[in-house]
Amino acid sequence: MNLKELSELLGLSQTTVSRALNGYPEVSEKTRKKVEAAAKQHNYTPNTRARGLATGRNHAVGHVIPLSTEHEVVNPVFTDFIAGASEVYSRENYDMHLTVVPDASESDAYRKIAAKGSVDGVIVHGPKDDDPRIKLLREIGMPFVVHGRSGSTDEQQYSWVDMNNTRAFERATQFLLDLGHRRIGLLNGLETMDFAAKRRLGYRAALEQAGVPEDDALCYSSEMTEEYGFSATTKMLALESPPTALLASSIIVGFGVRRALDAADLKIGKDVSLIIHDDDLSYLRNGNSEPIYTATRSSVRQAGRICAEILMDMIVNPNRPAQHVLLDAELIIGHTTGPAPQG
Amino acid sequence: MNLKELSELLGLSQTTVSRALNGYPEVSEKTRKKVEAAAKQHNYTPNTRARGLATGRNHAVGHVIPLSTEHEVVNPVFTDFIAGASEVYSRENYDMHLTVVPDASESDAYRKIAAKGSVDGVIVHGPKDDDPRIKLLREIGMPFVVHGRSGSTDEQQYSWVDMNNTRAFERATQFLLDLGHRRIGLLNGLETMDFAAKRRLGYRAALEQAGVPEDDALCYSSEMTEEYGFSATTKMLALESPPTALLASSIIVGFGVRRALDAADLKIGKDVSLIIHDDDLSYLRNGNSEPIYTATRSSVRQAGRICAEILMDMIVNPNRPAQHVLLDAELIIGHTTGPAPQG
DNA sequence: CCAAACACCCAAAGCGCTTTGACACACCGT
DNA sequence: ACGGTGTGTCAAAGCGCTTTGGGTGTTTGG
Repeated sequence: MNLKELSELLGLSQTTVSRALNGYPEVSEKTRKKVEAAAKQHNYTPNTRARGLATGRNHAVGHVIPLSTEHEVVNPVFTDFIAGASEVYSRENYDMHLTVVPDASESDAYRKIAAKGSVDGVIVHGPKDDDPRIKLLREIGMPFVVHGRSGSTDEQQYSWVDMNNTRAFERATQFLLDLGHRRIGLLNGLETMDFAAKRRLGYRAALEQAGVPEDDALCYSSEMTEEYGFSATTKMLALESPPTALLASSIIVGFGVRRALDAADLKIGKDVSLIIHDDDLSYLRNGNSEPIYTATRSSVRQAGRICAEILMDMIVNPNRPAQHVLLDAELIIGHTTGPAPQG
Repeated sequence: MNLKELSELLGLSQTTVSRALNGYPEVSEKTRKKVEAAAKQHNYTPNTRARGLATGRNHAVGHVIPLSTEHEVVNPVFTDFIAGASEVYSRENYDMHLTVVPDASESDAYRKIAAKGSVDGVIVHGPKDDDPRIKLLREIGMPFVVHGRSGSTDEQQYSWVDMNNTRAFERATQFLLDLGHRRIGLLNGLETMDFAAKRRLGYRAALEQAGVPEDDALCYSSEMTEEYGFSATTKMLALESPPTALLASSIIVGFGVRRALDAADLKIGKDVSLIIHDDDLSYLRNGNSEPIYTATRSSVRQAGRICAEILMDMIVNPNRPAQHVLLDAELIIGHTTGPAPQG
């Protein structure tokens, strides 16, 4: 069923039917009702392509998700981010396009997306320090919002939604220091990523403030897998003076830490304390009523919602100034932290 | 840069430029080269909407991913499935559209997608027994392939890519029986889902063949979260005669099992054996060189690739008969299984 | 009672592309 | 010299929609 058929069926012109459906005031309530009823009955929905061509607007946004070429890994936070974003897209009747690209060629990917002209805006995932994509997108003039920030790039120049990574890891480290821990291991994400770099900064700041020297043997940086949590922990436990506390960048890494402690017959929360960062993923909840792991928590799904909302707004309202949202993580106390063992 | 501008720039007609770019034989090699060079130089890519309108083909496929309304959960296997599918989409220059819908309204979602006409085919995720969507899609005449199968619906009638869930869980159960286990707990996924129903069947078949009665107190079915693994295991351990082995439907559930055993001071692989199903997710690898958990393994990423390939084929080649791929899971031996403890 | 105002509705143009049907031009053999 | 055969190119139609710029009838104010 297309517009022409529907209008013939109603004995009206295409113009009138289109206007009725799009809420223009020039059409009487009576005909509008009639048209809407017929549209529903015949399951008419305007053809996206045609509408896009005519209006120049697509009612669609793109997500470009980077696939780590090195590790062939795609971050599980995307599912929840996307679930959050989808909520607002479906409310606003927008479509979502997904492109997975090996990060090397990402700039090209954006350029191509722009040229194809099938989306009204994009969300940028996984920004690095001084990320070229944000320059590129501004150049092209495509609305975009970044999930996270891009280190040295001027933050006022683009819209972003980020979690306060520095603050979160500073607080977590401080918390461990307050419990008497002095040897605190960091199982960070890839520090080429902005979020991980910022977490490192927070960790460092807290140590410095407490006058505890940073020890490279306690600082790891990698793709955040379970295996990584296991192997990094195992290595640290083998040190002459092993850590009494660990800071892990995700719950999955935390699972690996648990397994390593388990294997070493160390009791978590007693022999070794652990704080994770908890993205509050639906499939990887950190406990239901009561938290399992002590954690810095910030919902990535919520971030997805906010990103999408800002993007929608930018599309409708192109010359509004850039918007910035900095979400604060909460520190929640679970069963994996305790005072530093005496020794 | 659009076709008109490019053709004017070259002093050629739009027809010729279009034909040159689309590989038609009516244009000389010399002009083709010239046109292609200019297109590259000016970063010209045909506008998707316009091309779609003109050809009736979109070079796009849709994924409708169900969001469990009850649990507000979206399955992490999607990231890897999508990563796999994307490989073939980007190779074939197809776009991918994503729609997340609460499962209640899913039928509507498909109908709407069809009416909007922006994709050439769809992939159906998370089929249930006698799933109405497959009837609907056949009715509409939209090419589709199902990831999984839909129980009682005639399997010849539609294309699908599935893992042999029954066989996998039958083998796993058998393996545990062979090790002497008689009390084997099952931590299944939601048995309204076809994959989980089939796994239950396999479990049952193996028990039956060994003459071991099935015990409802050892069979759980739920959304596959870590918390579920923990709580179900904890409950089972409190039984008068607790299980000596467990079968968990995903690695995440397995993490929860580990935590519960840990809390009960039971050694995994010694006091209690565990086999998981391993979807071989990139972020949740079951060990690198050596498997951690004993598992039935089948790569969901590979399934994504195959689904996408079949769908592409169906789009190009609409009246080829339905295709079916049944992937066999391999049973890999890790460190979480051992002989049943005497007692 | 007439002009102005209003409420509804319509025909046609245009979005950027592909594709049909035709045309111009060379080149060949006879 | 002339029809025939390719080869390379083009103008124009059409995909399904929105939107511009009228048009027609019906009220209303002076």
